[in-house]
Amino acid sequence: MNTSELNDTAHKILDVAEYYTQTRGFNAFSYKDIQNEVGIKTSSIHYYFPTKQDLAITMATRFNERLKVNLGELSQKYKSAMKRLEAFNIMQIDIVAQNKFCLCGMLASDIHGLPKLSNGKLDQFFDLVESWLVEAIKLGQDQGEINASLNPVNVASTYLATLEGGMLIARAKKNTKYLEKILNETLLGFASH
Amino acid sequence: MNTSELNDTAHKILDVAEYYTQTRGFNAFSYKDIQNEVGIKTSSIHYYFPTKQDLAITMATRFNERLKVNLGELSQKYKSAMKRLEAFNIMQIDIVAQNKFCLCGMLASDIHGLPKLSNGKLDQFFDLVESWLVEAIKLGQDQGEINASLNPVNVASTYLATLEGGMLIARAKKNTKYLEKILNETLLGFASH
DNA sequence: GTCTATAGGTGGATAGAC
DNA sequence: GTCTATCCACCTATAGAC
Repeated sequence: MNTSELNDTAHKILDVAEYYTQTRGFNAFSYKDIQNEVGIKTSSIHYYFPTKQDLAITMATRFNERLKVNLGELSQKYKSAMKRLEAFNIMQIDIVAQNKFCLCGMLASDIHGLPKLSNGKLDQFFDLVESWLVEAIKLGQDQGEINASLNPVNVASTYLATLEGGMLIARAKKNTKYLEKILNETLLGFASH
Repeated sequence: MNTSELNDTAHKILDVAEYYTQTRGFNAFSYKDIQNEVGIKTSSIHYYFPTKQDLAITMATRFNERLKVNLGELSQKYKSAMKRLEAFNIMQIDIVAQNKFCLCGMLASDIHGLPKLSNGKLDQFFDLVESWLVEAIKLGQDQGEINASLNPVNVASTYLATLEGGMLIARAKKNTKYLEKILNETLLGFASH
């Protein structure tokens, strides 16, 4: 599946759904909320997305597509591994600064009501970020910026967990600095000494 | 507020609410679900908890009370900091093994719909765990088990974030080992060398 | 594709008898 | 304290006209 074939209206619907999912949660907004934002009747939304689960799947698909592009751009832009990871951190901190949580993290917490989503899109998201982190860490080790004794895969999965948990707690505490501090501390721990 | 004065029925209601919150999410169960499990009509549940937010607050209060006791017992039982933290890890892994997520982590993800809960119970939970971790880490440093150069407060907050995120991802992946690996790796990183 | 209209269900919550 | 009965708002989803 590829979301590039969807038309403007479908994308507008997805934009609103994505925003509400990240700020409130997938079960905390309705087709009526989308109707109010997009200016289209709920019945027309069903034309594009027959069920709300279909909406969730397409939303996650588009999110992963865009993430892949964004991470690729970060890799292109920053040739220093540490600078690259710093930019990644800033990207995540910015999400919390907007009172949002990770889209897939939010969907993961609602996973019970989204059986069709469980095996696939969420794993894809986590794997995507993890492998990007692995690549950055390996690069940093080659460059001598990152401690060569660290296991890149282990570090990456732990880092991802720290990120998700840090976002969750920072959002609960309404304190962006909490995440900022944790992520910076973690990065510092990677440095070779 | 203290939940020790609540009667059996109130506790049964809280038991079911707690179970559903950890497995499904707070907005993914209804008073009718409780009715079916406890064998009491929904109107009677309202007698104990006038609104669902009241239920959330009491549930979080009781959870924090019990957590305080449980963590205190761990401290009593394990005089080695590393053994203590290992026991803590096992406790958390067991939660995910039951297809559950951290109660307060779940409530945190639903925080938008729980304004009365936001300032108070969740912070209390995170602070409780964090300060318990700080104490354990300091003990480990005194005992020489844990790297003395680590900042206990920084390490504790990062550890908490890793725990929450690890639980979230492990649950999404339906893979308890994911959390187990991350937590063990993190503990190893604490060791003095 | 978008609309009106509505079905069919479920949600939290309340009134009042016992 | 627990019940029956009920309200009303909201939800997802569908039928069918345009």
